[in-house]
Amino acid sequence: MTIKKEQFPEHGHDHAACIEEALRQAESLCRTRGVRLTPLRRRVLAIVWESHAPLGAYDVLERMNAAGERNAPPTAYRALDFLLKHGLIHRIESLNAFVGCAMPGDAHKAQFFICRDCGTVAETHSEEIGEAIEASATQAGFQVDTPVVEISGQCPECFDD
Amino acid sequence: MTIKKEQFPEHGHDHAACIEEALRQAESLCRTRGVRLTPLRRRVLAIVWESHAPLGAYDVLERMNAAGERNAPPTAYRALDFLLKHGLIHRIESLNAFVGCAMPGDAHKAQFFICRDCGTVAETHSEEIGEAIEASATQAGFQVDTPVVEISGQCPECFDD
DNA sequence: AAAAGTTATGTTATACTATAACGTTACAAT
DNA sequence: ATTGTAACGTTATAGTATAACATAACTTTT
Repeated sequence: MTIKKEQFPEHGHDHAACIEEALRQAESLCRTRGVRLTPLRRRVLAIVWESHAPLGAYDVLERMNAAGERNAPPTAYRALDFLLKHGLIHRIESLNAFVGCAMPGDAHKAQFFICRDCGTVAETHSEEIGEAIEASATQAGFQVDTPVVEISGQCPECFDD
Repeated sequence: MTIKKEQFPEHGHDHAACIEEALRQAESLCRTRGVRLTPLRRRVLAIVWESHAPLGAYDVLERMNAAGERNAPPTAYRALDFLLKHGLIHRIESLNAFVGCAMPGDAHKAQFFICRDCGTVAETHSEEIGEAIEASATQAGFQVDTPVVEISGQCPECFDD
């Protein structure tokens, strides 16, 4: 994608390029892993990538059915589950919604910055946050498995306004 | 409560004392603020405090209705909303569930450690995590409003097993 | 190419989570 | 006692997610 890693997606960026790169990376990753990026899954991935704002499962479904198809919820959820499993999308717990993964393939623990105004989500991979969480966990005797870090606030462009 | 701050609740601790202290603190806080901890709200708070594992809204409702009452969902949600608003409980986004707040009254940005085995949640208030989040946000030009930090893993006692 | 096994998708029904909208009751302040 | 406000009751419905079972498509072996 045209979005530089660790930076907030600008409102005016070339998003078509984001989508294209995401799909290319997904195809490559699935080929490597020997799993099938079926037309349906590919389509769902493209839908999720329509913007940098997360989409709910039923929003995805609506777009799948925009042309008159009659896909049912499990069809959308299965494709989303596949994409999640292979790290091609993320689930934003605080929104019950899904967003494209900016760095598919890398095993990474991401943090998300969520703009309350424009809905855009930026993914970061801060060592510092990860380490602070580990330190705090160690102190509590806790073994970290899956950290969820979702930070709501205002993105640079919406804050300017 | 008997639980020391910043420590993981032990399985065998005196939980009745936790509940009592939570209710006492809630009453004091509501008196101070001039808001009403009605019997219903107090009861919901006690239900949420039944354990250190978060309860879903419908679990709360079920316990409210255990004796044959017929409270409807909005009744439970309203009480939960009140308790949330006054910082007497927290909502765990990744579980769609609610848990008692260990430090009501303090304005605080908490992090939660959630044991995947016993369900127990411990609340911490790590400066370090908060600062790491702020630092990462600053770098992205992002203005932090509400950070959600929910860490799934294993608590000390479940990890021993 | 046929058979058999596996993975993916279709379909129906239902469970779980949350709130809108409106009516009634209880409390608080004059 | 009256009036305004906050809390609660009630019905209906919106939004999120999965169970269970049927069919189709792809893969592998023969």
